[in-house]
Amino acid sequence: MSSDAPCPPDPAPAEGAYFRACPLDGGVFSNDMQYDHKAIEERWRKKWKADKTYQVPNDPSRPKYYVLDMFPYPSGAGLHVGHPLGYIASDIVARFQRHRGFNVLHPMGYDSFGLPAEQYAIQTGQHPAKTTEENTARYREQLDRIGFSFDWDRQVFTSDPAFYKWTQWIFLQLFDSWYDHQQQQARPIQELVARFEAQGWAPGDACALTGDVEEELGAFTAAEWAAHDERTKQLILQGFRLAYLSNAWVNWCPALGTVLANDEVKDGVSERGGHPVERKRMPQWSLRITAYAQRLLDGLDTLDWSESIKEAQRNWIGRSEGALVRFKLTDAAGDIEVFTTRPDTLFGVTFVTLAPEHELVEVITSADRKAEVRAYVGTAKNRSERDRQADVKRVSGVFTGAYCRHPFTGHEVPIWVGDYVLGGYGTGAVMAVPGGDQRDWNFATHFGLPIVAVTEGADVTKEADERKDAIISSPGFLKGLPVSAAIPRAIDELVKLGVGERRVNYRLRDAAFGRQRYWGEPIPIYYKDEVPYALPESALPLVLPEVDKFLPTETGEPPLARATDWTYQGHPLETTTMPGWAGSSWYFLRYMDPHNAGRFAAKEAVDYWGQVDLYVGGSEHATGHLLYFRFWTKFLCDRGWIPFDEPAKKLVNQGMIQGVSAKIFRLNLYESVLDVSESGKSDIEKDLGGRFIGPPCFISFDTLDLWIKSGFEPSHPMDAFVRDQLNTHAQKVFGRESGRTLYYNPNREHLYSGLYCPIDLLEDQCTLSIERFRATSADLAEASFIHHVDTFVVSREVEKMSKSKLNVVNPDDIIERYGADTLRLYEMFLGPLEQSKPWDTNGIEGTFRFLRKFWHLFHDEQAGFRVSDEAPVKAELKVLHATLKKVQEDIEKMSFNTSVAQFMIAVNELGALKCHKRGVLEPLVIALAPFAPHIAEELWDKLGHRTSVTLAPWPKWDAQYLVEDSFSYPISFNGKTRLQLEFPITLDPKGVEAAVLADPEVQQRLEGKAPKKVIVVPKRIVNIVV
RNA sequence: ACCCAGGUGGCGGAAUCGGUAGACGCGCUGGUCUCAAACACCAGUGAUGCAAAUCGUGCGGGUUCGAGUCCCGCCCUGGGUACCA
Repeated sequence: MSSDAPCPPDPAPAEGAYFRACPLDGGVFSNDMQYDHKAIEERWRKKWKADKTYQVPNDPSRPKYYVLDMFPYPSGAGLHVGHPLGYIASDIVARFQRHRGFNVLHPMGYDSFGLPAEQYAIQTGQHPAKTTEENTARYREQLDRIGFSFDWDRQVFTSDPAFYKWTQWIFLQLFDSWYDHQQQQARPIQELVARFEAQGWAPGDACALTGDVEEELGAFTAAEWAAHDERTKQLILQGFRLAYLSNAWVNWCPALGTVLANDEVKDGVSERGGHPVERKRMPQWSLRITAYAQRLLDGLDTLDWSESIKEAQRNWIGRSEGALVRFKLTDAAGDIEVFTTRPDTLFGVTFVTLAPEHELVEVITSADRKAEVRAYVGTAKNRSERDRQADVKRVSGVFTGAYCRHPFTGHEVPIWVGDYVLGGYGTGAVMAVPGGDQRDWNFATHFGLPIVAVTEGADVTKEADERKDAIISSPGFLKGLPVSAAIPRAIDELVKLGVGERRVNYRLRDAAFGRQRYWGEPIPIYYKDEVPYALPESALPLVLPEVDKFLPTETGEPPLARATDWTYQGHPLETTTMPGWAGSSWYFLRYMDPHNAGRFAAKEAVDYWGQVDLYVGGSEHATGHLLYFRFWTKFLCDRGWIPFDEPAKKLVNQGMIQGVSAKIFRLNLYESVLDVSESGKSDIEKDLGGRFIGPPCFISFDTLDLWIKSGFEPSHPMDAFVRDQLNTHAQKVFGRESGRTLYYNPNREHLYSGLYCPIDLLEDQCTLSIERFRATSADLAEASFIHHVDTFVVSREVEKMSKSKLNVVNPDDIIERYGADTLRLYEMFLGPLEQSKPWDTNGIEGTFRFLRKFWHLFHDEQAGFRVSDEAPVKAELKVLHATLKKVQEDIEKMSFNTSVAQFMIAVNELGALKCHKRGVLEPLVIALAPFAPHIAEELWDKLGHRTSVTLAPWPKWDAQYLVEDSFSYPISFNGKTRLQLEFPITLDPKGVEAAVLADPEVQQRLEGKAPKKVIVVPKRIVNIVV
């Protein structure tokens, strides 16, 4: 075929033919010569949908690859250009793996339960289900336009009863399980019951430790267990279940009748409304994630996740090794247990501090101190942990009047209460060693308690010695030992005396699982004799009931208590709902078999798809979602429901795309008080009275800058200019003859205010369209705009993209103008995926131009489609294979910005070579398809293929086309490059050295002197040391 | 305070292993085309300098024939976490 043979347009498409001649936009046919992104993209969107191009079968005969995106919460604001960043990246990988022969699962869904819809419902009465439906429809529309290869037949909604049936089912599995610490896995609760029936239970039972039951539950024998009534048995089992009702500390807001999250509380009052918040214990559903602490920690080593995420999880789990030490009470039975990482400093203990929440506080406080202690505890425990940490300098505490005995010396040790000790960490009590711990030192110093040095060379009059490489100086058996040796020695002694033991402690706490909210999964539990029982599986899904209002009841019960007949067989149902992270903890399994009515996903489907191969999402989920996700996976694996115990092998965090907001400067004007015209330079600090409220006066950023720099010197032309403009403004707003005047305060803080200005009103980087800005509001009709040159300038600042900053860029607008392929390429081209970077729409022209150039390799302005079957020459093949190599390697390491750059290089070089050959262009179309699927399909079609380009095998690069005959060596002197010399690649280093030294220019630079040394690195560099 | 990222032209960013710093794109400058504009195309574009040349990857040291890259000590920005015993 010759180069000018165009592909004939199909006059009338046959059944199932492509939409080549499909009339668009009222009968206008697309022009083949021009890159018409709108026509092309619309055609392929329809075609893909009609053909179900991206439908993925569960086909065990083919190798699988699972690419997952963190699914979005469908907010009312819709998508901005930052949202699809990760989806585009994962879509490229998914499409690439498809070309390489994998059966690729790449699904999308919605995390559709959540607070915003509920807030909106409270304000408007609109049912959250309705808002959610509207929002997801909008998301879907936006996502569809970007050309993702999602299999939409697999989409899931966490708020769909068919989905949350299985969220509830997993909850019931958790409720039905306990954690066997010897086998290190979750087991059916029936096994524990059998164990109790056979051998009873003792608090030391290593198999059934739960971390908190031991303290509350005494030992019992098999006979005692058998004698317990049903209710008692159930209450005991609560202490072991993985989903259990606990008495947890919560932020209770009586005025709002609800529990608040930590970040909804500021300075002890609710963020919204400013109502007082108290910390109180309430029955709360919790999940025993702490049982998995060690496995969650160990599992990290097997994962290909970013080091920063793994480190965040390690810190969150917070494993520390140390000892549990018991201090016997002197005036009462029992003891105080403390956890310490430094048992070697035990001889330095001068007091013990309890958290205000500690149960023993009330018990041990001496009669004469009760009032004071109660008062202190009352205020201290209501400070949130966040507040307690906020002011580190403020030391507070109170003496209980009680004492305990030092386990080694037998001395009496006073017991204090201090809010620097947290109820939720360790045992809620610390042994205070002011000589070795700075916080204890601060406390001791504040209250005049004794401070004893525990280490050699410490000066405890100034600060505590926290060195971990010190030598212990305390008299006794630890004296002279380094810390590392003293720790095990101290633990041995504690064990020998029976007053302590080695203990590993975790910062991780059990996860609160109940929410006093409406828009979440109902917890499938009912109460009989106030004891919780699981709903039978047949009663699932327990569907969210209708309520009259989405608010708590007057008595402070959650919204579900408003439902009529919220009961199961006459027994009341649980009224709290699950938290936002419930559905997202297992959704990846549902995509495997989304319509299964009998199981969360068929066993075959789970066996086939297995772990997620690539998971893409934001790093803000480091310690929330990503930890629960792993926890549920481990649990489901333990109970045999799935065959793997980590959900995602590889995790990549995409960075944030920031917005560049624009600020316009409004002069703050006053109608009275000050006559600046006389003094010229006034440095009045106080704000002035008589602030002028009326048509605003804006000033261009550059004018403002120059004006300030003029020093408001009346003789300065800029000052004169601005004053003149202000006079004009005054006349405009007051009328010419009014005699009223406007003043300003030259103090910079008062002179102007910077206001966010919608970025779509800008003409370029920083020029405002005054006309369009004026049109945005009636208040601006009379506004004045002061600018000393033609343009009116605003300031720009890189910030988070958000509605309130008016800097949101909508992908729909970009697609309308440039097309989805350009958007996709540009998002990738902006920079490394994992890095945060600002969005600048101006740069998009570059990627658009690239696609147009790519298109023109296939088309001639006059002759139309012009791809020839001529054999490619060496130079063309070199461009092709260099590109295939670079692009493939870059996709594999998810460096998409550099692969886009390589495509640009290829197009530039092929353009220069005037290459229009099929042998080069066809493989390039396949390689570009993952990035720009619409244009690739169109060109693939024009190349004469009748099946989708997505089915084409990935073109392999071949090293033979990349070999060079010669290399141009940079010749440097003492590391500084001076000239280039070209030598055959076959020339060995000795030959290169000789040839370099023989070169006249090198000789000239050497000035006849012999070089000290010549370094030749083949195919890299020659360095001459003189 | 600690942990994790990061700091390279006017801007976004390149630079496998320690080997030509600034690929690619934006922007800017000049030119061609055009009645003109837009588009497109061509050339140039780190700084200083007429040039030769010198300087240049946050700062200060070091290792090396050679450092954006490795080592030591700082500074700054972004994110996360915490009176964690």
